[in-house]
Amino acid sequence: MQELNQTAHKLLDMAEHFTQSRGFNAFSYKDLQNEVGVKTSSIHYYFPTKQDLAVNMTERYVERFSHLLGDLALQNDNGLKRIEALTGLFVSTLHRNKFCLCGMLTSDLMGLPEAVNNKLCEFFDLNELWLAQAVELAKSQGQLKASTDPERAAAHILATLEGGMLIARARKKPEYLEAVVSEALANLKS
Amino acid sequence: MQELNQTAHKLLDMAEHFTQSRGFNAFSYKDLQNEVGVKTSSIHYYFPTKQDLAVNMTERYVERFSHLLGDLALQNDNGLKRIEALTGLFVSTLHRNKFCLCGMLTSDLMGLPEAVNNKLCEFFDLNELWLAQAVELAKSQGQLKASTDPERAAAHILATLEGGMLIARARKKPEYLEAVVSEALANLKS
DNA sequence: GTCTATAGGCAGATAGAC
DNA sequence: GTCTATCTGCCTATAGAC
Repeated sequence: MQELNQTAHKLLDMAEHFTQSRGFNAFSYKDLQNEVGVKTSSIHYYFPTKQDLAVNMTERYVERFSHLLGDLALQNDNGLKRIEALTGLFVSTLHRNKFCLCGMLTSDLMGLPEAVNNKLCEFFDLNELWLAQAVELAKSQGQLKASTDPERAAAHILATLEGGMLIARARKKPEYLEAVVSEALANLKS
Repeated sequence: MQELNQTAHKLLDMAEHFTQSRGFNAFSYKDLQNEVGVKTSSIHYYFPTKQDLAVNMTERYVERFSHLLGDLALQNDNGLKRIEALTGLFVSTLHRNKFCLCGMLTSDLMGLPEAVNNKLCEFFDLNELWLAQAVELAKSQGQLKASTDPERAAAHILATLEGGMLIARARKKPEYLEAVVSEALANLKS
């Protein structure tokens, strides 16, 4: 990740916003110009092609998300609460009519450079690892069955989160995500 | 759903293919022309706007999928096997480098008419209902815990399917979907 | 770094002949 | 129904002044 100045960050902020709400193929440099107030030619100065924009946006997002996961872990020494905190984050995204950036980009995978694909995998790996640690913790605290396999459970929870989010967004019912995750966790509880 | 002639069906077939592999915003009428061999102006004769194409494509897909679910139920009088059959269908889609059409369209939701959104909801409802019946059957056959709530379990399995599919596609690992669904089911087993 | 100006292409869409 | 021809506008991207 290079150092980016304030304008570049503003552009990436807006690109993220558009991607999470409409999809990466559904906004243009002109849309960014209109919202950020920087001419399209200047945007090309920072991100020569839209693919460069995609790569930089995804890199920054995953890095940010990684820090956020670290913070969430520090703030919750209770295993189950950690998972609920992550769920809450996804629910609040839905309330803003948005979807997971990496989930969204998965749709446009075929038209994006491999660097983006690699970052998406990194994102999912990151979340799985974090969830596995949370499950491990919850197990040690007697909240989840002793027979729970942390890696498998983590993969399962992450899939539930992404899928629940997708369906909840189509239905415009953020609560659906909460319900579906709580059902997944209920089956793991001791 | 109107009656469509053979050309219209071929166009929708190709539109489905493009949508499931690249996304709805990542192909044009020209792409359809190149693949189907019908000029773009003729495509506009069948589907005056691309939004009309989206509506017709989604309608036909959901109707087809509904029949397919009916067939799957008829072919499997074993509850768990039914769910595994549906999972197998999703896995085979992944092997063709495609994603669930309705999952894909959820990304482009904001740029599509409400008729499409309604059809997507219909699709998810349909699957949930079908899964709830399969869970009910599996329960009655002693395969799943007697305490299982069919509706909640169905919602949870569907979310796992969609999310698992999304992540498996990013990772190019169709097996991941199988693993994650089998983990979800394992926790429901008696 | 940011701008004006503009290239070159492709998008979705229409008119009208056959 | 399918075609040729064409419109209009937007898209990504570049050149070059300030």
